[in-house]
Amino acid sequence: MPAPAPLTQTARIVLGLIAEGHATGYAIKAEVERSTKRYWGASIGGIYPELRRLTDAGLITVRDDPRGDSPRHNYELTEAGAAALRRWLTDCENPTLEMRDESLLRLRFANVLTRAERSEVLATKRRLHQERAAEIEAQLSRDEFDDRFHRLTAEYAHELHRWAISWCERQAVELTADGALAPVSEPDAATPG
Amino acid sequence: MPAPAPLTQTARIVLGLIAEGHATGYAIKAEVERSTKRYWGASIGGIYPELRRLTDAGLITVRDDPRGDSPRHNYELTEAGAAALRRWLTDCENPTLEMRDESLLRLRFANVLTRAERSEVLATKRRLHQERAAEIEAQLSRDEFDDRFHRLTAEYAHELHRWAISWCERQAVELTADGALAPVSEPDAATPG
DNA sequence: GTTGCCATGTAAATGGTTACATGATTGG
DNA sequence: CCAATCATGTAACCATTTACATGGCAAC
Repeated sequence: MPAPAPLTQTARIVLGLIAEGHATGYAIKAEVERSTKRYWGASIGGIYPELRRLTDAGLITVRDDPRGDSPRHNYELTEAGAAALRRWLTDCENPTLEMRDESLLRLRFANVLTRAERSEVLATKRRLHQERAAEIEAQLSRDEFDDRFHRLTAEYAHELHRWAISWCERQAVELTADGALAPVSEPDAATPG
Repeated sequence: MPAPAPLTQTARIVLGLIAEGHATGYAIKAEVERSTKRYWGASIGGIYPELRRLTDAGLITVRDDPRGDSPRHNYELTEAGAAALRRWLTDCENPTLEMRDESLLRLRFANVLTRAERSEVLATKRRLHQERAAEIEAQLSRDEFDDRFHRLTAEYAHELHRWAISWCERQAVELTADGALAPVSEPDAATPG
């Protein structure tokens, strides 16, 4: 048999969430929004076509389950689908690990800013992590995470944001110390025309 | 005048790196590979067209600076470019913060795995963070980061990976305790056909 | 009866990555 | 002379996002 094509990014999460019991495209999207988008996103426009592809590939099956007049499709893993999921979970040697952290990028270029602006960049970063942490805290306190590993990843994200907040606070102290003890020369930007 | 289009992702890093003195497309790409890709990626195929667009938009200027027969373009910020950079650095209210962490996604679905496999998923995640941390350590010990804020972001990434390593180690203990104290029922997957 | 949610799906546009294609310079 | 690095650029492909389009059902 031909080597099975590696699962696309969207296929990875669709397969996993179907295994968790999220049976419709809509439910998968809702679950992504509620929790996985923190570490693995997918958009509605990609999910429906992927469901079709996975069905054609024999990794999932559909059962029609209309609500009155409106169509509804319930998806389940086939044996091949369960095997593909397990293969990905166990055979993946170099998992993807990418970040798009605009607040860090801005901090990197902060040498063109004034001291006050630098502090603001840092404060914005801190606020962002606080918001994200608060969301997760609310979900945890509502006991939204039934599954052990599901909860574990939420706690990971929560602790990660808490760590980032404390990092920002430590750096804020250093930036302030700058002003008090060792004034740096202001960049051109400090004196606009 | 019309509201200036917000900078594309590639434009943000190109503008910032030109401000830092990376004058050619090649140099920008090299710097991305060496350091920024840890929090903000860009690919060579996107950089050259972006340099063209930014030139057309009047945010940067080119000076031809051939090396012998082969062409070389030196880019510099115009005043408008410096202003656009500053505007992005200071006006950005909701900075992008996205992650693609496949190791976390795998951990989330780990309930379909055996105990041994779960430990392996966690160990793979730990190894990944160790590799990334080691890279940054090597760069820091070689004193590769001249600029203060440039070094700061490298240290951020380094500490972040160290935090993740310690998280993995703590969880590994819990997973092991599972086996010793409170054996969980093995999933179907433990007894393949 | 109307608002909001459940539910499905498509089409166009965007944006980015990969591969390709080329060639000069530098150092061993 | 050969390999590595510097340097530029294009084209095809891919994947994802956004907007559009539709309509039933449930609750107030």
